[in-house]
Amino acid sequence: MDFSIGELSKATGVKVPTIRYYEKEGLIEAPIRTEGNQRRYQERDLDRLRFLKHCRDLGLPMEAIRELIDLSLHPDQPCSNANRIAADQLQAIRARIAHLKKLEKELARISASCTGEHPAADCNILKAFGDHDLCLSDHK
Amino acid sequence: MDFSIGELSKATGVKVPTIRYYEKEGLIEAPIRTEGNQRRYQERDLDRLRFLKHCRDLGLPMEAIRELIDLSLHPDQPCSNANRIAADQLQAIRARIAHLKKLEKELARISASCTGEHPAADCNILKAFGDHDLCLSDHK
DNA sequence: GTAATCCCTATAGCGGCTAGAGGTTCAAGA
DNA sequence: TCTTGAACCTCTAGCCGCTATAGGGATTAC
Ligand SMILES: [Zn+2]
Ligand SMILES: [Zn+2]
Ligand SMILES: [Zn+2]
Ligand SMILES: [Zn+2]
Repeated sequence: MDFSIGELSKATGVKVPTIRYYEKEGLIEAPIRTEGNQRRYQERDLDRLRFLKHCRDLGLPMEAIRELIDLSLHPDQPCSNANRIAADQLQAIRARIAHLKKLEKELARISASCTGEHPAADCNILKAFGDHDLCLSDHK
Repeated sequence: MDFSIGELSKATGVKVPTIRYYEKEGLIEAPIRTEGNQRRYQERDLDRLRFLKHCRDLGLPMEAIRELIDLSLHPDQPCSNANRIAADQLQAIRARIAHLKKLEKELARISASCTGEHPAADCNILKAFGDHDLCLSDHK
């Protein structure tokens, strides 16, 4: 019927201290308590936490998740905010990929420039790490 | 001849508080001071900070940079550590790219699933954010 | 001499948790 | 019914790599 925090944790994959942290941050509602002050959750808390977890797994920042939760609590409002949040997140992810690809190129070059078998004084890797002029791109 | 911390900052693109933070962390050496207790840097500090900055721009964690600095201070040691650090970082970057690409796919799908022009109750984006079963991959 | 601009230390905060200390409650087995 | 031991509670501090104050002192250009 109702879950302890540990059961909720197992059901969602969210760690117990993290669940308490989300409660403190107002991202999930404070559940009812037993006489001994332990939390007891209902089905809807499970739904909410799964939603939250999935959003986190998609890389959304807490602030965006907060807005999405607000929106789902007001189902008659237009969904334009959800649309914007998804688009923003997609753009942010693409920007990060682009950046990391630049790093990948440079690091592949640097890593291949030495086999790791001579004194540090002559090491091309150390030289490459120290001198951005040897790089092919700006990588930020 | 010697630089103030602000001049060092301008020359390297590292912000003034960040330079002080690096000093506190032992990543750069504490420079000499004026009679009025202000830091004055030399050419070699500039080199060191540039090295550090470039490593950070390549995404290396501080711990790895610490090892690289140690290594460059012992130029007769073998460079195998530098080699390992570069390879590890390359691998880490590739893993992050792979992960982000999964997110990109899911978010592109989610973002395209709604134009943002109806009530939240019917919004496919909100549904997709709430239900991982609709996803195409595991994205962790 | 004075004003503008730098510089100093120290502390707290960011995001998003995670770990620990020190104590209480619950549930299953004897 | 009692006992154990796992799970729970609150509170605080720590993680990374900075960044942003606050409240002062030093330097420099005019
Ligand atoms: Zn080498
Ligand atoms: Zn570079
Ligand atoms: Zn919609
Ligand atoms: Zn998913």
